[in-house]
Amino acid sequence: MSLTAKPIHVTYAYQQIAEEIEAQILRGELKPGDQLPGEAELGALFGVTRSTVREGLRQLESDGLVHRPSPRRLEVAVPQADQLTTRAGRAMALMKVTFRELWEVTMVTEPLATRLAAQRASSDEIDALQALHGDLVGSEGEMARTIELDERFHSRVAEMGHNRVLGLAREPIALLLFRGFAQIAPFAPKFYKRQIEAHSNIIAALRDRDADRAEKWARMHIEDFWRGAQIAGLEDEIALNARALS
Amino acid sequence: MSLTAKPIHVTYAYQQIAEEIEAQILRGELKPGDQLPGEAELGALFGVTRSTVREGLRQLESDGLVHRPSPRRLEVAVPQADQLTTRAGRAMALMKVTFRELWEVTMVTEPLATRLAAQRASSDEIDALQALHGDLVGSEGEMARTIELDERFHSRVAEMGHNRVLGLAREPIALLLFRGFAQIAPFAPKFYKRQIEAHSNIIAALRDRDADRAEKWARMHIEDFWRGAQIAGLEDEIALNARALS
DNA sequence: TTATGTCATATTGTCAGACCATAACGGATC
DNA sequence: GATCCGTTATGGTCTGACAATATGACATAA
Repeated sequence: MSLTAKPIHVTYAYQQIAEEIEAQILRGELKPGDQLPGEAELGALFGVTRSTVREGLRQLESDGLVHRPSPRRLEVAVPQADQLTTRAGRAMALMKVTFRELWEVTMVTEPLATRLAAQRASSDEIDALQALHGDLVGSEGEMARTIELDERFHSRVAEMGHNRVLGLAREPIALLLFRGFAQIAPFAPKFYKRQIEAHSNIIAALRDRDADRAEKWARMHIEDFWRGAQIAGLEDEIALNARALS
Repeated sequence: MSLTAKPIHVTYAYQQIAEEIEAQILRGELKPGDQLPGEAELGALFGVTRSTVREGLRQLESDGLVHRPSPRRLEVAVPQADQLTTRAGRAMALMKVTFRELWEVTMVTEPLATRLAAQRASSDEIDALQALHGDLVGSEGEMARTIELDERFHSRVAEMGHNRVLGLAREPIALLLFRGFAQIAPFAPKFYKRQIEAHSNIIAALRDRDADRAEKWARMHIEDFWRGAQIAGLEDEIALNARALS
């Protein structure tokens, strides 16, 4: 009756090649920066044609495990954060996640990021953040630029928390969420000013190394965003049409 | 002097194909489930050889934008969560993230997940969780199984929060962190029992729809994990050798 | 009618070999 | 040592081909 079907899965040559190389990378036998042999040689090593090798390589490339600094040079890479961000962002867009989902998570990530930043940021980093904030202040009216700078402000804060896991996790989410600003601004004219104010207070708290206060302001900032979203009626709207991802 | 260098980037034929198809998917012109033409036909459409098409397709495949339910059928897919989990997990492993980084994030994600679950889980879902917990209780001594069940317990709770963004973000992190259990257990014999206790309390809180209590227990549970990690001296250890990722 | 079996066809995975542009390397020159 | 230059080999692309097999149409059996 209950026959446990375990679907057999054929593994094609090009997959095996990709897997084999991947395994060697994960096992540490190939370290980031190492250069791989040419396609012809790889073909000889695995006993397959160059075309087959190439298909495998294409896969590894788009996995971010290898990359080509120049067409002739194929080396092992450590996956770049922005690649993952793109993938995750695309996935969330295609899944049609709602602003509520994004916001709920952001509501914990940004305060955490800000708290960590207060504990760990160097004064140089804080200065740089301040400069960025200056640009943001000067961008009133230019929606696209405002959004970009806001995104960068929050990313920067997260970086200053020196937690790469948090950076990786929050980036795609923040990116999608903060883009909603464009839809909120028309409904909430005062929103821009409150944003500036919140950022200022965050910077001040960072300067004072006051983690609690920094966290609190971050939380209020994100809560504020939500109020804006509510006014604009975005709560259960889909975050954005996937095409908007560059 | 400050000439703004705009690095031209050649785009190869296979990339253009991948990009073009990707764009059509993101633009919604191709919807998940839609079937794509055969390789030969695609080649004709783009004015390019089949080999070239194939390389482009390999990339889209590993991006999760298209997939083959059967070798002959190529259709548009919505990226699967587990694919992203794998990529992110690999990336974090290769970045050599520490337990501290993982824990700091988990410290906010799991309580949130649990709180949301308390608000949104159906009783059926809670029953299923209870069953899973039962298995966990019965797995004492079998380290690998205990870890797997613990991971699944937390994933399940997250699912019950019905927030896909949170699910996506926390999964790879939790996966890496909870594996540390194997390194902790030998140092903290009572740890296993406390884990069981915490899970029980979480389930009870979920049943009562008591979001605060659920969240509190989740937080304590993760804090507890950290104490274990400290005893085992893992705080700034690298989470795990990448090879351990299946 | 529905289910099973048969068969032709089209498509995929893989291979072999070839072409051209150019990146990389080594040597020559300054 | 730095710059120029020519050779070479490698990557991107193409053509053409072959075997295995999934698919769909058709025929037959229950």
